[in-house]
Amino acid sequence: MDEKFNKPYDPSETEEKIYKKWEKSGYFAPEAHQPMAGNPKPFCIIMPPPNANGSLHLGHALMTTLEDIMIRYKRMRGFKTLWLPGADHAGFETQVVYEKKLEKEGRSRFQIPREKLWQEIWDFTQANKVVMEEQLKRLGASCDWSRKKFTLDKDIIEKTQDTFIQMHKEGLIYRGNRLVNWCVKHQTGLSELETKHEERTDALYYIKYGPITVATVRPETIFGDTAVAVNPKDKRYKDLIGKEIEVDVAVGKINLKVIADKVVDIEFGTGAVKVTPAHDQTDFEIWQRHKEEIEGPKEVINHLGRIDLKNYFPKNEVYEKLQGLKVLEARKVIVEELQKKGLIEKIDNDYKHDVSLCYKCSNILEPRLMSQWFVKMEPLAKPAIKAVEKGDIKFIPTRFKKVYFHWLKNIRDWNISRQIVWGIPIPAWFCLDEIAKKGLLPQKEIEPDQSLTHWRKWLDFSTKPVFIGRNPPKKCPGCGKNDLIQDPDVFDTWFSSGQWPFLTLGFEESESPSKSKIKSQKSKLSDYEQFYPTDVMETGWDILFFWVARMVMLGLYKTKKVPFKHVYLHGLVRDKDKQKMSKSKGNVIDPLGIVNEYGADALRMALIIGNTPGNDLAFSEEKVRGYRNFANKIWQASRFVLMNTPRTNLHEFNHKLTRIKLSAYDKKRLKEFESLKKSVTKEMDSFKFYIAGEKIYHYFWHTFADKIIEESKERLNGEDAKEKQSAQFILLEILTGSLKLLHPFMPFITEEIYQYLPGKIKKTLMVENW
RNA sequence: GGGUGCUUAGCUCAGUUGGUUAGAGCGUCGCAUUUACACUGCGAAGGUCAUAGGUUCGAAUCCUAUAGCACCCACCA
Repeated sequence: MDEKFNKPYDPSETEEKIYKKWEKSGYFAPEAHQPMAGNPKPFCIIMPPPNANGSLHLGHALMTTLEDIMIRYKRMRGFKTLWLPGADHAGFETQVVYEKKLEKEGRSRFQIPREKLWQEIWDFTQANKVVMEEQLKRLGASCDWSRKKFTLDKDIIEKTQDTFIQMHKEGLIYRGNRLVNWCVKHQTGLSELETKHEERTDALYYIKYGPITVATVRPETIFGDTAVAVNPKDKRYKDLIGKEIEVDVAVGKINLKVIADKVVDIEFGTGAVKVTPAHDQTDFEIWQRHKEEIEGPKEVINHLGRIDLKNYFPKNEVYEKLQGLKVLEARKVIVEELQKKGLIEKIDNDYKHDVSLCYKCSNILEPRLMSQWFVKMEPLAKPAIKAVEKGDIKFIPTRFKKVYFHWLKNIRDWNISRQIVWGIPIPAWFCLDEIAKKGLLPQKEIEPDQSLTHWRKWLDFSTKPVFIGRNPPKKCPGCGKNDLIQDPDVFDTWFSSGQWPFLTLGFEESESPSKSKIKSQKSKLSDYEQFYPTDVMETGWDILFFWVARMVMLGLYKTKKVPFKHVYLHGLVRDKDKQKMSKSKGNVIDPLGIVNEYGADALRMALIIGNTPGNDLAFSEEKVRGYRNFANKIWQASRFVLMNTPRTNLHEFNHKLTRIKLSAYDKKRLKEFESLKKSVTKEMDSFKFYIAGEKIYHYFWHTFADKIIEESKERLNGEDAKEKQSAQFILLEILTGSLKLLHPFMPFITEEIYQYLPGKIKKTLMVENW
């Protein structure tokens, strides 16, 4: 027996060696593994690609463990398994991370030319990717590295753009002038999902608008007012509806029409609301309903969140005070000015309401009118709802179905334009001449204090793309002589990751059902043909809308098939007091630190046991320590078995046993193990890894080690040769069987011990028969 | 304002379609032992299953209401 069994189990000297052995075996790739005879069934998981902007956290470790368990289990069951790894460029997220880095260096992204910034972030993500891959390996991920994908691989970019082009052609994508959630800090618009809401207490100002008093929390937007709205049923204002009123807004006077709209709540405030279509979502919608009657949006707050009156008011004393002020400063000033004129009727300082914030920087979002690309969601949502209703996609746990339905049934169009450089370029082209005519020619050199926003400024509401496609003609197809310029915006990162399953598997447009049939008869099947739809999408519930729902919609749209059959949603990994881990709280646990100290197997068990799908997990180092102890228990029990069994193989053993009879006790023990195996298999098949793992743990420690081994001692040392042999047989048999059951959970230690077993049949435990 | 969960031992959580005495891990307490393993063994204490009703021969489990907690969604200025 090897010397090392005399010491406690040491993961650090085992794990790296074992991972190399696996990699060398080639068994991570589906085709290398030669499972049972016949036609093996495919089993495929596409790994949610981690963001290539940092290192892995415990959430990633959980994801990796869950998926690795499924993959290893299915591999041992003889399935042709593919676990496809990848990394996500994570557009906005990464740009935010990189901007923080720039800030520390005293630089700003607004002063770096696009191409250079792109290159810098590219290098940054490439470096992170290498680190992340190493981390995944340390966790034992048995994924097929030969197939790894990055969301900015050439084919992914092109196919993502093709989807856009196709959707545009079919009217599912349109360019709209709409109010977008604009983050003043990050200088980009965001989708609904990228906003968060928070309750704030602010002042509600009652301002006299001629004969009417309106209530508002944003007096600084009054310069952009184009109407006053009341409820059609409100008797108080009945006579004023349709009339124009003169309103003093301190910088000057404006005329506003009083209109009737059903959204106005009679009970709230004075029942009259100022309408500012350029800076408020509700008001924008009111304007859309009253386009004929009232003026459109007047932008009086610019992209930097500062007051800009130059288009609407003449310069005067108040103008000078306000011009260029940030929103909150402007609010104070305008209130003062209005008070001077006696136009503030009252102020309610205790008004509680929700504000929309940037989910990254928590700054208040400024709704801003912009020309952006939108995806029409309703036609995509309907099939996505149906697929789940029909049961083509099953949720684990099932309750997320309801959440999914609710979101899809109330879905809004999706803004997929982002004003950042880090992303997939939008294949839309504009005529340079048209832009030149507006005096807005894009500048290659960026002047100080002129941002990338300036760079895209020429893209105003009236500019229409003249060509949509990947390969634009040399000259504008409209005028025939001028150059084209590409849309400076990039896609929302989820637009590409929403297509991840079929993109990574190499879906080709030409793969119509009839063609692929002919093809499959002749040549090797493509990954897409073999593995799509994939079997399980395992990810966190927090990206159910961001990602899962969009994958379903885009997958159905492009391939006419669901992208996966099961959605397994795990929860958040929290600290031992159930607090969210965050850098500011200082309670972040680095998975690699845990692996270094206790081993990957112990970490994996700590993440799996007691962790039910959809629920958050309380993670503690004590828990890991417990499973580190368990690893040693396995080690020691194996040592005992190896010490007490001859170095022959199981076949020989079996052969002998045809002549010796197993004792009744041993038969009973084997039967007991068989029933454990059955029940564990059942739990594995129903995604209850937390139960499966616990059952094996409990059996191994408290039945195999505490009872079977203890009770074997006497017989092993006794005179009765048959009893001895019978005892040896079941020890080896149950140990081998247990290692198999444990392997998906604790792959390293089980593989290491397997290599010393006399009964070893396969080259690695990884491909043993379950 | 709408929705989804949760409430079971000191802590973290299981508990499948309602069916004997409600389980596990960690923790606590007692005892043992140089043993394959102290990263150990044996044993013990500890729960009126949030509360109040209801259905049932039988409820932690199903129904209703209440309370507390967590989260998600939402254009009342």
